[in-house]
This record gives sequence, structure tokens and C-alpha cells, in this order.
Amino acid sequence: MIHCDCVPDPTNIPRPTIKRLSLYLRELERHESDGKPTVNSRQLGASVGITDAQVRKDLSCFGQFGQPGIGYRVAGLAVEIRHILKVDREWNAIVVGAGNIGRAIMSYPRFGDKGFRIIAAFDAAPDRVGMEAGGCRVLSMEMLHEYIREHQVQIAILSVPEHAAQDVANTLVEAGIRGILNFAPVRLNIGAGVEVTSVDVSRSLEQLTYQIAAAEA
Amino acid sequence: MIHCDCVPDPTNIPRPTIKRLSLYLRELERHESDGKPTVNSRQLGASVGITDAQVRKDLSCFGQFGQPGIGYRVAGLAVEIRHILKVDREWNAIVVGAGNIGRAIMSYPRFGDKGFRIIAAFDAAPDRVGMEAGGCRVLSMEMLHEYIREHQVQIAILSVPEHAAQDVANTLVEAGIRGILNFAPVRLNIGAGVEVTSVDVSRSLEQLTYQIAAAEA
DNA sequence: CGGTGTGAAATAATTCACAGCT
DNA sequence: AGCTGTGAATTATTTCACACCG
Repeated sequence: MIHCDCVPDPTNIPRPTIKRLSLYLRELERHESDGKPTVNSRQLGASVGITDAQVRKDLSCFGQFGQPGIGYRVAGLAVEIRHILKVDREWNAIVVGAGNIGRAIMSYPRFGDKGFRIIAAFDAAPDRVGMEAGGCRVLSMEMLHEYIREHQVQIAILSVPEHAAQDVANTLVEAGIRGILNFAPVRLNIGAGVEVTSVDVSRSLEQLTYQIAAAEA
Repeated sequence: MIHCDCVPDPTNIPRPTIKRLSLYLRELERHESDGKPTVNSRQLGASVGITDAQVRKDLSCFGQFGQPGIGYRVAGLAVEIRHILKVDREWNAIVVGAGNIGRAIMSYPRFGDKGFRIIAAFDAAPDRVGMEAGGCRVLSMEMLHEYIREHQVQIAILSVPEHAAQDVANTLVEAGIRGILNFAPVRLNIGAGVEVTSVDVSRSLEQLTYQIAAAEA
């Protein structure tokens, strides 16, 4: 169990590996609350739907965390993965766009458990300013820039309508945001240095219809 | 422009290709409403962030849709892609779990535009039964099974709490659902013949924090 | 044993580069 | 000229298989 602080050159770590890391962590947390002390690569793989070899290969990118003949210590591995994903710290997030999706995000209590603190929300519509959801208040969009700087906000959850997304994203970048979780069905045009991850429900539905049809062919 | 009704053996079509198809379609619809008659692979690629060769390779899995020297007819290609993704028809969907996320989905008007008709919602909590959002009503969970059969519901959008997700999914499968869009952060254990696609916001946030940290290293 | 870590082999996906069409 | 469609080459990812360790 070597704790490696210097993450090895991230460019040669497969993207798919990073995506699976989140799944492993989720599963480890489940084992943790079940009180299971260890887990092996086959069990972990089965629970996320992949092979044992893949699990071992993924983890080996970051260090040697297992014990031959035993498997992985659940608690220890969870700590390692949280460290790799950088969820071993608190992140300040804001919601931008307090429509239906935005307010649903504000109200979801589980983000706080995971270290994502939603500390404010913003909306351009005057009648939404002052609303509250999940214990945080909706502020005027005019305060966005200043707020991000003053409160060291690293992450913005962007849930404005499609047509406003790029403009608002530009403001976020100018204000020094570090990452954007984008719910609008547009590709944001963002310079280097700011990361974007998108969630697109329509797209997911389209994947589903394709798969349904393909399965019965 | 050959319209191929027999989709070639779907097993050898790369998964990434299918994911990109949705992006192409989105972009084509944008061009369509801008009144642009044609688009070439370089433009299309640039707008979704990939190379022109990739665009052509993706499309060539399904037929020959382009015209040398010209590019692709925007409207024609959109029709083809809708056909491939099976969004050239109407799909009946229900929302199961009328919490914050569920109601946000019900209220999102754009799904209807794309052929996804959300025709009902269900919740186990009596105080949520009878609520309305986005023009559709919340029914009792007890009616779920019967409703799916009687109304030919093909897709369920599952937005119940994590601990209930597997149970509800089992009910959906028994009732003959064909696909599930899963918002709960669990891997659903579902037999063959029912497709599952997941949306996991916590996971997306974790991808984001990893990327933010990796970018500055 | 039972299980990890890891090179080597196999498979999948992307990019190149160019013949051929308009 | 301008652009598609596509084999061939390259690069990325997964799987295999086995040495080695507790």
C-alpha cells in the first residue's frame, strides 16, 4: 500500500480508467458501510460490470494497493481513490440558472456528503432572485463575477437555457472558474485551463432508443 | 444518398460512434434552423470537437450520405441520423420518482420536441400523488405495472432514491419496459432484453475535479 | 491455495493519406 | 478545386496468462 503523492504523468492514463474510478469508489463505500474489510478484483469488477483484470490494470496506473492472496483493504483503497480523484477535499460550487434542473441540483443533499458544497445560486430572472432551495439562496446574475472571486468558487454547475449557456460560460471563465458542469445541450467554447464536463439527458435518451432497437434486431 | 433500412450488424459499430451521432444530429438541427443547406465533415467535426476523418468514418458505418466536392445535405443527413438512432418515431416514457429531479424532467419541454412523450409520473409517497408538472400528473406507484402495459410505455426515467432503485427497476422489467434511464447512483442488475443508460451527476463532478487537478499539474 | 501486478497479445478506435467522384 | 469514402497505419484499450507473494 504505497501512497504516491506525485500522480504519474496524467496524459497516459486512459480516460476510461478515470471514469471507472468513480464507480469503484461508489462500490467501496457500499462495502465500507456493510462493514466488509477487504474486496478482491473479481468482486469489485463484477459489481461494476467489468473483468478482474481491468480492475487491477486500472489501479496499477496509480500504485500498488492490493495484497496478494487477500485483495484490497476497502477503507484504504477508498482513501487512495478519493485522493486520485481529488475528492479528498472540499470544493466550492455554485449553481448558475435556478430553473427546474438548477433547483433540483441545489436540493440534492448528497453532494455535500461528497465534499461538493453548493454555496450559492444565480439567476437572471428577478422573480427567481431570493428563492431558496436546499439551504442556499438565489442571487442576482449581476453579482456572479464578484461572488466567484470573493468566495473562491472553483466549480459552476451551469443549468441555464441553451441559448444563454455560452455567454454565461464566458462570464464564468472571466471570473476565474476552474471547472464547469454543463447541463445545456451545447458544446461550450472554452479556452484551455478551464475544464468542462457535460450532462445531456436528451443525448442519453437517444443512446437508449438506439440500444433498445439494436437489442431486438 | 442511400437509405439503408437494414442497419448493418450492430455489434461491430463502435460505441463511441453512437455517442457522437447524437452530437452530429444536434449540430445539424442548428444548421437546419440557420438555413444552411450543406455542411462538410470538417465543419461538422469542428463543431463537436473531433477530426473530419472521424466524422466520415462514423457516418460510413451506416451508408454513403455525402456528395464528393459538396459535403452532406443538412436536412437529409439529419433524417438519416434520426432513423439510425430511432428518434424518427414517438416514444412513450414515464417518470418514476417524482422528487426534485423527477419533476424537473417532467417540466423540461424539449423532450417532447424530440419525440419523447412523458405521459405520466409515479411516486410512492401519497402526498406527491396528484401533483402536476409539465402537464403530466403523478400517479400512485401501485398503478405502475398496469399503466405500463395498458399504455405501451417503452421507456422509464428512474429518479427514485438510491435505496429503492433496484426494486422499482425489477417492477419495471416485469411490466415489460424496454429501456430505463437511470438517475440513481447504482448499477442496476437487469436481465438481457432491457437496456439501461445512466446519468450520474456525482460521478460527473468527480470527473471534473480530476480533470481540474490534472490540468494544472 | 488465492490473489495481485504486469509484460505480451489481442482487440478496438482513431488518424492518415489518397483514389475517385462532381 | 473541393470533398467523400475507405483501406492501411497508428494509437489506445482490454484481455490473457503467468511469475510471484502472503
